[in-house]
Amino acid sequence: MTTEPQTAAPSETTAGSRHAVVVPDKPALEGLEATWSQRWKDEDTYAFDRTKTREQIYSIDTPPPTVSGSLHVGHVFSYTHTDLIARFKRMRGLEVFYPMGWDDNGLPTERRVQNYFGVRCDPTLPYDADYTPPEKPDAKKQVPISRPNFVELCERLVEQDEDVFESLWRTLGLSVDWSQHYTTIGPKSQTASQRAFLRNYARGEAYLQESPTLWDVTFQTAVAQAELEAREYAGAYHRVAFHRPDGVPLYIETTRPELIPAVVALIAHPDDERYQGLFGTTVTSPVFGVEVPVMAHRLAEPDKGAGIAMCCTFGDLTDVTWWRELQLPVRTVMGRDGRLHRETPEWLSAEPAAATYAEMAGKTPFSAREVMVAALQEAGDLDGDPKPTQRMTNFYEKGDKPLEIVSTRQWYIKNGGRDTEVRSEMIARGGEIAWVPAHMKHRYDNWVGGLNGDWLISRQRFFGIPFPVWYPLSDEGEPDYEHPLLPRESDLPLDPSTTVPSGFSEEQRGKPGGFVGDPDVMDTWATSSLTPQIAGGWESDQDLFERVFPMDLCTQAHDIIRTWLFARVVRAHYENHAAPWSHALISGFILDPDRKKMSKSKGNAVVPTDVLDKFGADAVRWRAAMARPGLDSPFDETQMKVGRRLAMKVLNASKFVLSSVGATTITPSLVSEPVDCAMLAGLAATVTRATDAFEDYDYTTALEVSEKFFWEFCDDYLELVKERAYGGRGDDAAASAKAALAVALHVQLRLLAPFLPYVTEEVWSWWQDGSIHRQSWPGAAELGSAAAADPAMLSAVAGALAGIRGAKSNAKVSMRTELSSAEVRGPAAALALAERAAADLRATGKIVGELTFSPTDAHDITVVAEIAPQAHA
RNA sequence: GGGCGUAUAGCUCAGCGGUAGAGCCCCUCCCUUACAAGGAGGUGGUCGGGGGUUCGAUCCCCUCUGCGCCCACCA
Repeated sequence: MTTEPQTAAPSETTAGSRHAVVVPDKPALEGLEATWSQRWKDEDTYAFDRTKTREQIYSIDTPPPTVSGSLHVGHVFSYTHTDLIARFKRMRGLEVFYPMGWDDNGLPTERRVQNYFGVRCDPTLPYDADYTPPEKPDAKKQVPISRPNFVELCERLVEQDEDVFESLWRTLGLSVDWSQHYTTIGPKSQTASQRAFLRNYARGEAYLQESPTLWDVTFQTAVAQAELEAREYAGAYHRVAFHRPDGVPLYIETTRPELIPAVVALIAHPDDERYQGLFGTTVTSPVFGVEVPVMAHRLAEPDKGAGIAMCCTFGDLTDVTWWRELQLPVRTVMGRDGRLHRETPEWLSAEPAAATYAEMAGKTPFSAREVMVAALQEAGDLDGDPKPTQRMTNFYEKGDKPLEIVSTRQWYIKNGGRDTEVRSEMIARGGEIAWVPAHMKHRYDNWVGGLNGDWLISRQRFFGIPFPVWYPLSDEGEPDYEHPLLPRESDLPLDPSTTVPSGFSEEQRGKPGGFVGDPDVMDTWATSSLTPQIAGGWESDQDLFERVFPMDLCTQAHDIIRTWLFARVVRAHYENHAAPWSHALISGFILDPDRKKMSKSKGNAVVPTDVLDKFGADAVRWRAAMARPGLDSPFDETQMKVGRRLAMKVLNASKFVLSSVGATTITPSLVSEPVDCAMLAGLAATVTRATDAFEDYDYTTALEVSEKFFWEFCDDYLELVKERAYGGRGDDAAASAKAALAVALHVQLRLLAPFLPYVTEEVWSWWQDGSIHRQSWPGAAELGSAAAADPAMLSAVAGALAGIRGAKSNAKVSMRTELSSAEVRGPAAALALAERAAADLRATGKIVGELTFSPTDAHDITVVAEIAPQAHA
């Protein structure tokens, strides 16, 4: 083994191994993503071995991103968090089941297709096999096309989008097994969704019901509670007189006077003194003269408005409660298109009501309100001017008009919203999950506890998974919703609009005595609620399913606890009688520098490809790892530079270590010098701390301790042993240093591998066989007996070294300036440790004269040094 | 209004019963053959306010205030 300093040229040795050490001249970060992501793909580095048993497997349920949307760095960070755990668990010896899905089903895709191709779906049109979309899409004049044509375009576009997404995830270095991938519109998902639905129905967990439903008038579909968003909305209070039989006016206040034609009662609190005498009597509505009862209900709030409310069918969810509990009639005037019914309702058929209604018919709420206000003023039933107000109103999260409440027939899955027993079962399932951070469970409990209805899963849309259901038609042609016709599970997936129920023929479709397919599709969440089952091969690959389910980990951000997380608990509870995973790791948000949530619509989103190109995947991953679970974190580009510097440092320090070591063998037994032992002892403590933190899903601490050690290793230890490793103090001392360097690098690369998969793989390839990502996670035991030393020695020596550097820095001289003398002062115990490395300190500090150690009462180590006179030359 | 979180250096965050820490920023110095997209050294804080427990509180308890998120809030 040579003791001569290595040249800067690539060094090679075959000592002790088949693998030569080949260090590039100028290591660089550029190109590592392309090189290694391709290699991982070619070599199936992250392939899942399905022969392993459940105990040997670690399975992960990760959110299928909406491919028709756009990703920002927040998504990238959250997916990186999952990958950190995946890589750690894999190195810990577990076989990691880490599939990726794409959410391509549903409204976001429809909207993207409409804009991208300039088309819209008209289900009444026939299929055109030769259809080609317009060359120049015009978003304002969308071409109507048939539902099958529309679905074809959706499928075409999501395929493109999915390639882009996969490429991004590969660049980011996610260690996904891509052979396990799924899409939420794909046949596997269709089958699972339809099968699970049929079973829910068979067990009574899914049901069809006609009832008042939150309705988006733009998309003309029902919306679930979980998709609501309350927003500020401008309105005005109108003080309106109803009329008592004795002619005395009874004033109510309303922000929706256009719903006066739909009034069914006036309601006040049962204890409200002002209205005691009126309960049980009737009043007539202004303008229309419809007689309605005055009733009492606890939900009426005496200090709100006039203290007595107008109950319409339906203005808000309280109206629905009143209507249900007080058994009021239905007087609907609002249509599904968000306009008042064009036909005059029968309860308004008498004049003068009919004439006023005729003016409102077919109008939007806004226009109808103007008509109504004018009519009220004319009748003298509007007291004063409307008073403007800002109120919170429910919107569909993707919509821009307030939701209306429309009575429609919809499919529901029981989720505890109407049943306290089911609710407590769901809460109990939540309690079976280990939440990281623990307080995220409160959000779950809070949401489940506040449910006010079952889960509405049907949508009146086109690109989604159909309900596998037909309804028999009576002799009058009316569907019998009570007795749906169901397929066999073996016939799934199917579309009831193109397939025929058993015992019927296609000619009977839509005919009296025949059948009709359910026209609706399932909401996306009704499919993504089954991702553990879809990815895990439920009922399609039972052998796989038993090896991966229930899963070990679910990762996601906190905004979808109420939707995705809860929905999966509901499904697994019914279908598998289990929580779908044992752990839930919840990421925070990445905020913009003003601490506002990053989102495309706000225009403050940072595009991930930009930062990946600029800083490299390792740097972006480093930054992601610095965001602890559950904590929101403001995005600051300058922080990426720190990660990039670390990645670069790994390359350069490794290059230096390997060119010194020149061998591939790991022999801790050769480590004998005290400072080398102390360094390994410090590393052993670091390994233990990083491992413990990672096991607790605290990847940030795992990174921090490893990174801190690495920088000290570079700044202090490498500098300290540089001369000795080159042979400055003889072969044995050099051998100790080289062995310690090799061991330390071997361990540290693996500690950093989950965070910096590219540079660690690159360095690994310089001197070791195989992928670092298939190596075992380091343990303190592999550092040998040398690591039993006192790690305090290294910090004492580092303190002395810092003192020497400080002296030179204060004297404003170069670090390689020679010192004619140096006196190290400080606590006796620390000096005793530092003194054991006197020779290394002397070499590193270029101390040509006397080096002395003088114990003092001070807490810190300081150095008084004298610059050698000739050094200035 | 309910719930949860958070408040530490200009910024981003650790620490959480025993004399305040890191990185970034800033200042000074050094082109030392691993690294100038470097390296070394340094400046900088009565740990949100007020009470309490304790020999001792940034840390525990109470309370107030600010900020963030979720939920509720359409009369």
